Amino acid sequence: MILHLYNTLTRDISPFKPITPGKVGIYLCGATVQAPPHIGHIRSGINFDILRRWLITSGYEVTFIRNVTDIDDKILHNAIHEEMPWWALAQKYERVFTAAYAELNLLPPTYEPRATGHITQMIELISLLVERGKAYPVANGDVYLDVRALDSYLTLSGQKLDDLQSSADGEESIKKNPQDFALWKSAKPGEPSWPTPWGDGRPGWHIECSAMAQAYLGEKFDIHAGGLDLIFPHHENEIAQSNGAGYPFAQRWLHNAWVTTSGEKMSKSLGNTLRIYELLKRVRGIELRWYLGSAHYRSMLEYSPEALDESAVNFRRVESFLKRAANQLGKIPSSHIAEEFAHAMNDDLAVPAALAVISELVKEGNSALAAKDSKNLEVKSAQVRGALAVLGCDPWDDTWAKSDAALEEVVSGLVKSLLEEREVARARKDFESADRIRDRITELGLTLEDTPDGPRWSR
RNA sequence: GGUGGGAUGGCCGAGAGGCGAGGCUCAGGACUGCACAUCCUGCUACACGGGUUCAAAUCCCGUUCCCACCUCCA
Repeated sequence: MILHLYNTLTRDISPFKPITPGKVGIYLCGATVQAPPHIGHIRSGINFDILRRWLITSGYEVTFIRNVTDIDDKILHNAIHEEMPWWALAQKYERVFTAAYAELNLLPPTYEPRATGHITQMIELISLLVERGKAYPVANGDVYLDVRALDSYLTLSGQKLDDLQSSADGEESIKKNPQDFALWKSAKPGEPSWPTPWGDGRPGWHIECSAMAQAYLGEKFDIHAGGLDLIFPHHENEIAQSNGAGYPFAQRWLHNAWVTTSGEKMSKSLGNTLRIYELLKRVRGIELRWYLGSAHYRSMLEYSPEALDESAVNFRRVESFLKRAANQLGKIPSSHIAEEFAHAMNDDLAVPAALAVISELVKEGNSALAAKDSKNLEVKSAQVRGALAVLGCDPWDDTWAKSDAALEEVVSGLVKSLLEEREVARARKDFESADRIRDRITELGLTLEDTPDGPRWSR
């Protein structure tokens, strides 16, 4: 089975065929850097990081663009609130996002363009739209896209132009149609601006993605991804801008669903944001990533602390299997992709089904471990590790492994001497002393188990 | 009003006409000095009412409830 993916445009699952064989271009709408990330932002990043890793594992050469929108209304607003220049605020939060992405082992994008670095491309695109009669400047210096001049509009969200609730924005008088949206906004006092043929101003919300996608992926590319809420208006308007300029634009659209709490979407206005760094106090990064990646990307993920804890327990079972396998094999297992796992991933990235495959492999692997069947153990552990790598949760990945290797060695030595003492006690059937030593070790947060090969400890 | 997505066992969470996904919890068993870990067994669910079918969680009709989008949004 070859990779099948959903397409919001056609609302069905179909075989994925890249424009250029062996190569894939993906544009993911990244952050508007106006505030720290919450787990919803990161879930989106993780979902499409898994897509990217799976494509790479499948042999594709992937160009992955994730933009940074570093100029927009909210950034200007928050900059006043936080009493700093808008560009300082944008950079501050861009760094927080970058750190969070790195902490959760997202591969860095091939290129990560900023909106403010592509004003030239935006102006070129807007000029072309005006030339082609798809956009019009107005007296105050704004430039609007004329949605009724397009060959088609709202193909992605499946709505009808006349059914849209038109916003009461008071500016309607200067627009041809209430649904026309701003490509360019004229300069206001105290706000940043760039010179254009229509006067000084700054970009509208959607134009940056049309301009940057084209700059890095060309006029036609394979996949455009982002959150569900971007379907309308953001992606709809990107299509409008790029098609209006005569470019085919994205061939396939993928949208990830929400992280919700108590059945509701995480949103700033509701004030129930869950910040990454709060959750990292509760579980390790690799466990948070496992959790956020565990639901199907098009399904809502209902957040609760209990669900997060349960998921972490589930991950530790897999992880501890791999660690014990490495111990018995005397080396870290290599990575290999199991056929059933590939089948699940090829079915529109069916991660939940893939997790079921991992569970089975772990079960079989554990049995091989008990039976000292090294050959089988090697196969199963390689397949488990290969699966985890695709999910970005390989325990030996540098992101997670770097932490405290040096300290680990010291602790290991100390625990070892304690265990030797305990073995002496056990040998003379002094279980009271043996249990006392075990309790001490357990109290320190380590897990201890006696195996036929002697005691083993782990964190 | 328009558009889209949901409701699955104690809990989480897949599936989309027949063959009990998987995990967590709990109970029992094997192993163990005990415990942990591991393995085995058990806990037969699909919002409600009709219909189609040899067969429905899955298809059709209707109903209830929930959520999202309709120019701030991952």
